[in-house]
Amino acid sequence: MDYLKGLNEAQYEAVTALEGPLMVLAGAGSGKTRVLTMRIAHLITNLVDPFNILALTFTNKAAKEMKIRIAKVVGDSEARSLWMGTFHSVFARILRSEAHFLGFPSNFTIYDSQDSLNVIRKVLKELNIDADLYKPKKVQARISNYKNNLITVKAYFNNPELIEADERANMKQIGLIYQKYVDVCFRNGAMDFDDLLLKTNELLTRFPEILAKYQDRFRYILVDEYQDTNHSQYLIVKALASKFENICVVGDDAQSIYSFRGANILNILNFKKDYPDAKTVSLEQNYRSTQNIVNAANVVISKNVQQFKKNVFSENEKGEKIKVYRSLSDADEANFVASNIWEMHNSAQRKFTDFAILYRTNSQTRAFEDALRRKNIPYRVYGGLSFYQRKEVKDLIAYLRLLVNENDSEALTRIINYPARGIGETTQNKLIVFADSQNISVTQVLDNLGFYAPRMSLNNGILTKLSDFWSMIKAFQVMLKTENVYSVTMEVAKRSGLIKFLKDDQTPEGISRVENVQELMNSMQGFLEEQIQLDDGDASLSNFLENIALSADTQTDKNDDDTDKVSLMTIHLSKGLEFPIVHLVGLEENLFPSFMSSSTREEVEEERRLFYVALTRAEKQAFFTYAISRFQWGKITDAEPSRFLSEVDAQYLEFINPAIESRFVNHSGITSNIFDDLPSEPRFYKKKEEKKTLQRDEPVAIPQNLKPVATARIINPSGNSSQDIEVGDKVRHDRFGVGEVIFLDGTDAQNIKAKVKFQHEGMKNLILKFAKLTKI
DNA sequence: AGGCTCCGGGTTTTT
DNA sequence: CCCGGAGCCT
Repeated sequence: MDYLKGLNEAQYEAVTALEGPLMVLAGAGSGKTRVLTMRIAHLITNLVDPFNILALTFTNKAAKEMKIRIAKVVGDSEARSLWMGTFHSVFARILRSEAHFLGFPSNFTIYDSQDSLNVIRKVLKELNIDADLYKPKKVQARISNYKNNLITVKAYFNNPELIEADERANMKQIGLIYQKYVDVCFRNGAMDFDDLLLKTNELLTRFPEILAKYQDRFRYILVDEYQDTNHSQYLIVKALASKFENICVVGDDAQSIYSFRGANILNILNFKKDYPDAKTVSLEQNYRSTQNIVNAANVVISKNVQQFKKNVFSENEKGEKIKVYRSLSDADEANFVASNIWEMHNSAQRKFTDFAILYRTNSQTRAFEDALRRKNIPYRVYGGLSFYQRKEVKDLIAYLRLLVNENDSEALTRIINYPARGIGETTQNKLIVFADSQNISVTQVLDNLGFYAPRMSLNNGILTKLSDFWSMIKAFQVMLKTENVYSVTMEVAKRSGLIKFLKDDQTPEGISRVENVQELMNSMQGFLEEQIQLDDGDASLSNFLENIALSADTQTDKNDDDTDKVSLMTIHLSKGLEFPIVHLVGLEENLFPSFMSSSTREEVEEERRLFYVALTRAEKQAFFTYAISRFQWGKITDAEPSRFLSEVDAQYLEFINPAIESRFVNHSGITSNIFDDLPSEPRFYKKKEEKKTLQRDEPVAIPQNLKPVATARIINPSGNSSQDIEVGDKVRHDRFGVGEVIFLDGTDAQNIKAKVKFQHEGMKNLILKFAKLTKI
């Protein structure tokens, strides 16, 4: 039992206490994944059939990671027969085989958020409800919330409190929308993400024999990131575990970062109540990070009121202080990070894979991509707009979805006239109205077109088009019975006209769309090969679709994984990962913490936990950056440093902006690469002419947090000649005309910012390298 | 029918 | 900035 060696006392106990309920409180970097992995290995060594083990994770990334690690210990074949995956994927799989109990087809479609939003929009339209009052996103969030708390439509209407609450919120039609939404999904044979959990609950409560079957099957249950379970997930786990109570949950309340999607931190806080006999093990030694990093993270998280007492410590080297860089703009920030990585790569012999850039929102990626690309630093962006969410990919997938489940009207409307084949809106509306009037589905109408056509006032031309379209779909379906998914998809792409349509567009975007479709074909081929190799592989189209519906992270580029690249991702995605050197960027109020989550204490605490997660990803070194102005939402916005920065005790920090004077010393050295990066057009003045909300005589206030600069160097728009300007100088700007320099500020020469009061345009904040001012 | 442009609105995190 | 929708032109 080699694998037990090298575990500390607490870890050993967590790994070897196989029977009965167990809660492992695992601080960041305390070897949580290791414990889970070893525990599973230990179970198998102790002759538990892998078939009886269920391991649940939150993200595909975590599941994948753990699968690999377990396979290393117990071998591939053993690893393969245990059930491990995200809640959603595991229960989707169970629902497939039991769907008929719930009246769903086993080939039900899984709607992603986008699909479900589309359905909500349609429902609103159909019910004639003003989408301005009922913002689809808001409606969606509310419905999701109900589902995650097991409030079905029926339960909703039986609960006066809920109805009242919605009335008070001016949302009294929510119930109706909810009902209609559920109806449409049912008719379409579709489940959304929340349904996968809700319906599982329904299955387990309504059918005791099914519950018994899975209880017997999953004798040992492990749940990772238990602090992130929502009520629905909690109940499933509880139901499944109630027979044997061999349940091991692992989590860290300090890392609960998913309450926005219903995660309930009480699930972990109350574990002892649910299982009074439960053992608790705390893993407090952090093996990942330096003392400095662990201590800094601890100081910040201690500001949270709601938490377990824990003492996470590190016995690693003390380590360097966290370096803080204050930048002038998002571009400046990105350049700093890129240069920093480049430098450390060269001088400190760091591989690019040692670096991660972590940010709060996906929209922050672009600046970093630009900066890294310019320096030829290889990188990989995780998450973001999933490959499978791209329009051209979704279009092709819609065809495939329709083949598998022809009741999927979302898929049908998406492609019935795409590429254009003369079945326009008018015709589609006729079909829908007629189908509704006959109380049948559009699919049924299409199936019996000859029979219904006379009653629909469609001309012969349209009729032919409709029947051509539908026989094409039917032909694909027939093909699916004998041919593999890859060839069918190829045929679909060709015969539907999709490929040709995309290829006709020779713009760069068009070409990339074709490539994306090609990439989808590749990933399908990969899927096919993989499934064929497995003993119990399932190479069906339906399985393929399920896989992609439940995988947000796009692992499409498979030969990509072993190359040396910098990782870019949101903090949420980074959970569970570790990197020698972490850049945590965009540390500004309203960005992190997000302006959406700064109003209540609970919200800020979750943001703080997010900060904690981010910082504890770092092994050796962390960098914090923030910008004092940021190009956001189409314009430049001022920003203040994040409160979290000031919450980190200064003893752990080192501010590394060059002193103001020193930047003039090496001025010439820097200039060479500063202006190379200039966009040909100053991007933030585009199309800003009309909306003038300028206060012409705004009092001149010097921002308190800025350090004034005496002079700065500008480049004349005409050419390369440069001149110094200082406060009080009169300057001319291409668009804004003549003005007076009120204030100069900057930390490094490439990003001096100026406040200029223009005669007609009022006060403007300009970044000199973009503004192209002339001194007059 | 279909393609285009203009306009307005919304911008967090993931399954 | 990015999206989707409405309305206009072909």
